[in-house]
Parts: sequence; structure tokens; C-alpha cells
Amino acid sequence: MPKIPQPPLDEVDRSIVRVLAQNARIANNALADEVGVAASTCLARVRSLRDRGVIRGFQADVDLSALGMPLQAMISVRLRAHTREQNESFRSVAPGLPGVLEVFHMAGSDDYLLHVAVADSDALRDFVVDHLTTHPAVGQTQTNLIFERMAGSRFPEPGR
Amino acid sequence: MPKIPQPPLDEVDRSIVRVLAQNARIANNALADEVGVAASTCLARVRSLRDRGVIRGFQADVDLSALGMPLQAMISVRLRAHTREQNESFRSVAPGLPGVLEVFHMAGSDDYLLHVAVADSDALRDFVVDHLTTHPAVGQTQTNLIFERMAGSRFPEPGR
DNA sequence: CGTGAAAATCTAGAAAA
DNA sequence: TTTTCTAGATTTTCACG
Repeated sequence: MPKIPQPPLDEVDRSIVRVLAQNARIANNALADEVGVAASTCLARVRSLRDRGVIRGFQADVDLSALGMPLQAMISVRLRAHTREQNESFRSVAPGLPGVLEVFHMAGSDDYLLHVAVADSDALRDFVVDHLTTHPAVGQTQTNLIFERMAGSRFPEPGR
Repeated sequence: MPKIPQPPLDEVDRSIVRVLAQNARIANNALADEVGVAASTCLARVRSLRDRGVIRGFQADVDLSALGMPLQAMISVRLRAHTREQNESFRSVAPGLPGVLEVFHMAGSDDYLLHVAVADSDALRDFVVDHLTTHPAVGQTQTNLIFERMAGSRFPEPGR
């Protein structure tokens, strides 16, 4: 996903993004009303925002419990060695491992942080054993259960 | 958000959720085609999934750099005391702090993990000082920069 | 960026499996 | 009950001013 230039966002663009960040399925004309432009203008703006990569996509927020994966965990991963090759080999597979929601490449002593969802603690152990500790680039891992995940703002504004 | 009963999801429901998790703005009839039911059936299914809380909402995935917040961090928070009151007082404000993307209530020795986006390292320091270390319930914090965040699957299936 | 009109889509309700 | 069919209302979309 190339980073296309950066014509900075004007107020209308920011409003569009703010609304879509919270309600991605709003009809185009309702969105146009909300941000105060014509429907056709709004359509073009949204298209442009997508083309420029400001809006990457639209996603449904799903209750993972309802999908049978009620348990979440945060797994710190430390690589055996911090070479470019090891990083590349881990980063290329991590996001696709089953149940992985997010992968963070960290600046601290732990190289990666994996946010995962699993069916139960057995599945969690299997995940760690089958996909992490057996991966040649992985040194140590540490697993921490998540009691609860709360969503913050999806359209962060500079804190004053 | 009450947890409404659990009529387990059938194959059509799961397909709908799988598609919407990746493309929330797909037209209803296109979605109906994709999962193989009539449009009005599809509409009713989606409405039911929302009512049951399986689908919580629809969100645009926004490039935070384009919004002027290119720096992300993971902040571990340890409370002063692990009382219900302290937990409650922190949990009630954390998700609303400026730049907070996610708040994880953790089972380990660190009580909370905050995923935040900020404009630069000055803003990060200000965030920690102004909102965390000054909060009466907060004991220690540890901030780790995020080099990169990669999204995993939005519709996790049980790992085999 | 807005207007207008054609095309596509949405949606409720009736009918059917 | 659940799904499909049908048709009127709404929305999307684009050429043009």
C-alpha cells in the first residue's frame, strides 16, 4: 500500500473521516448532509480519501465471543537474534497466524506484541506452542491474558 | 451493551459476518449474492446480527498518519492499589483520553495496557504526564514505542 | 462544487416453500 | 418459520454548468 502524497485534509475531509470512522455504513447522501456538501461532492471526497490511503477500508466490528473465541491474550515475542532476516521471517507470517488480531512491532526489548483471540486456554497454549515457540526466529514469549478490551476513539484528535 | 441470548450462528450468518468484517460498505444485494441468499433475507440477517450484538458497528479504518498522529505507543499501567474502586476510576476515564485507541484490562502484573496514537514524542510525554501519572489511581507506567502495527484477520477462525 | 436525471439499490410487505 | 418475489421509494452515480 504505497504512501501517496499528502494534500493535507480540509475540514470537510476531516468531518467525513470522523463520521465514517464511527458509522461506516451510513448512506452517502446522509453523510453528505451531515458534513454539509452535495451528495456528488461527498462521493468524490470519499473516493479521493480512499485513493489517497487516508481511509484504508471499512470493517464490521464483530463480537468475537459470538464467533466462539471469547478469550483474548497479549503475547510478547522476543526474537533469537535481531537481524533483518529474523525480523522479516517473523513479520511475514505473524499477521496470518490463526486468531491473530493485531501484530505490533515494538521498539523495546520485546520485539513483537501479538494480540490474539482464541476459543479457550487450551487453544491459547496450542497457538503458542505450534506457531511461536516452534518458529525458528522466535526466542522467548510471554503470554498475558486480557480481561477486557475497550475501544477508544477511532478518530484521535491532538490532545490539548 | 447487553449480551442478548445466543442462537448460534449458522453458515449464512458466518459468511455475512466474514464478508462484512472485511468490506463493511458492500451493498446489501452484492452481499446477498456473495453469501447466496435473497436480498431481503440478507437484510433481515444483517439486522438480526446487529440486534443480537454479533455485529457491534461498522467502522472506517483510518490512516492515523494522515490525521497528523503518526506515532503510536503501548503504555503499561500499574495501579497504586488493586481495589475495585481504583480499577473503576481508571477504566472509566482511560478509553476517553485523547489519542487512546484501545484499552486492555490485563490479567498480569500490569493492570492496563493502553494503545495510543500521538503527533510526536512531545505529545506522548504530555499524555503520560497529564493523564496518567497525575491520575490518583495510577502507580507506575511504562511506555514502549510501536514501530509498526499490522492488522491480522478480522474474522478469526479456530486454529487447527 | 452543485444540479439534475438515469440507473442501481434498498426495503417492506405479500406470497410461497 | 424462513425465504423469495414484487414494486414503490430511496440512493448512487455521472455528465454538465
